[in-house]
Amino acid sequence: MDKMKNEELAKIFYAIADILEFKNVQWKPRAYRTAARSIESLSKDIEDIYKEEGIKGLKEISGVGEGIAKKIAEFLETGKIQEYERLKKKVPKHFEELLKVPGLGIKRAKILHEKLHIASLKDLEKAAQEHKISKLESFREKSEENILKGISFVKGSGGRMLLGNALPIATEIEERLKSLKEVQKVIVAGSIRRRKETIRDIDILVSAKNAERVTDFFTSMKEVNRVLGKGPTKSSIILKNNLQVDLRIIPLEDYGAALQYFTGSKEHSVHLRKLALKKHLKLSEYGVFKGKKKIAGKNEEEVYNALGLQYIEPELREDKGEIELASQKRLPQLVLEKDIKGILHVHTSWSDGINSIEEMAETVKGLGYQYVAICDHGGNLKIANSLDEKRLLKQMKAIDLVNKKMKDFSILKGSEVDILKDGNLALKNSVLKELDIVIGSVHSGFKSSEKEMTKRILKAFDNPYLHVFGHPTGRMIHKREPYSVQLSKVFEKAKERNIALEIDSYPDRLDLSDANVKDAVNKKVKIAIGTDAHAKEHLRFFSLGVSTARRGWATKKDVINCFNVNELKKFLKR
DNA sequence: GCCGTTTTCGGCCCGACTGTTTTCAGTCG
Repeated sequence: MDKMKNEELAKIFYAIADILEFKNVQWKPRAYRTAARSIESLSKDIEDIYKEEGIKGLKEISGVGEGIAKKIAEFLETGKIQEYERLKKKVPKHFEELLKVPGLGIKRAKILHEKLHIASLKDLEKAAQEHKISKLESFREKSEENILKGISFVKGSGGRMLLGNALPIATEIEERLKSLKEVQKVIVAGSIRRRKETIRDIDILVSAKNAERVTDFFTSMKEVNRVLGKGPTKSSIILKNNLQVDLRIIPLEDYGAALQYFTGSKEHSVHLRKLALKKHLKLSEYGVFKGKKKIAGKNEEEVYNALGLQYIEPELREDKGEIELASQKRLPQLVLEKDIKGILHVHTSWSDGINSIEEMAETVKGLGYQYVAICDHGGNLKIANSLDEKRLLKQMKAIDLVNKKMKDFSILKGSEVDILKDGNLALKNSVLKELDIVIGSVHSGFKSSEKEMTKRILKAFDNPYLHVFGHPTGRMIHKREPYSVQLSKVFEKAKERNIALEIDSYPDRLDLSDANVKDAVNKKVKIAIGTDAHAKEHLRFFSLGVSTARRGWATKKDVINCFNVNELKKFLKR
């Protein structure tokens, strides 16, 4: 939970930007958003910067000047920003809910508020259902339809949090509990242990000599907003960020059975229990029992073995066929983080990233990898500061220079080039062929028909220099539905053309998704795990991509990152 | 509100897409 203040401040500045835009203030919203973005991707705790270097240090953050620096200081000193408190009163209380509806921005939300007094998602839904919105100027049936779709989409996220956001919090609490001398064992169970892309709450299992001390510690952590319950075996809290955390105290001798039970999934556990009954056994969170005799429970291996099964990795426990395979001892050997030799799809300050080529390369090397592929945006996406042919050639020379300096490490020259609406790539082949790795991605025209989108992508696959198809469905979790595309055709052609499909590891992308990966791997399509890192700190997202690969049953041989640099270059050579 | 080898004042990535319009505004990235 370090750098929590960075996040809080970024959120406040984004909110200030929205309010100012609501009030038709020019330019300031942009300034606040720039600052917010830069605070978000700061590698240091902003509190430390302020403590060590004061206002002057804050002003060195790009996008932060006199005014915003003072507001940061005010927040760190008092916990509040007066200006923000004042501004908040100028907009309807739940206004920010409206902005979460895709396609609804500040201007149109404002019209809805002024004309129909809509101030919350609930009001909005009601007005749309009663067809009041389509009667407004500049809104028609289509807008109303889209708003209703948007509302159900927002609701669909139903309080679930991204794994990438929850994981650091869970790990932090786990570490704190581990440091208590009474604690013998701690593990985060539940959907986090299964590495599901979104999670509802955090489940932590603990064995301890003194349960009360642990429970007291847990319920009085500084981030706790509310204690829902506190007992000898179970306590529940709600953190200030609204995330629920459950702590369960488990006897050491039942640990495996409890861990199995609290890891789930529910479907997996139900299937296991049925299987146990068939073998005249009983499985519960206290162990595997034959009559009254406990025959397993201390660890998970024991539990699975007692049921006649191979140990099943948490990422597979969704009742998607893993139990059947485990009974035949035929489970796949899932790819491990240590199998990964290099990192793909990294952005730098040449396009829309924060860090230089050298900084990214040094960081990746420091993490123990053999290579990194620099893939800045290539083409016409002006917002992303895309590289055209000329700048890309320049960047390639810059990479050569850094490469010469690095020992036992390679920087691959790459690009994340736009796949244009007509299926062509946005950069000339004469330049693409000079690159080591070319990722093609769709960044526009998300609403095309399935037929058009599929045609567009398949056409791109004909380009002889394309190696990887980036974030193949374009979905953003809780923000944007995947575009319509016939994935089976995409997989088929990817296999035929030997194009790898990406798992974009960014927390709200994880695209391909676990289920899509499973389909792709089934069809023997290669997988490329990319970070899509736009800053050094984003490199940690890579492990989310690996988990997604594991949840998609991918093995070492399915993932091109498991090639060493020479094997990879050979694969990429056409 | 921020920023500066075009500027300490006057700019502020801008094009594609959508739904609405008949020449455009809002949204998105």
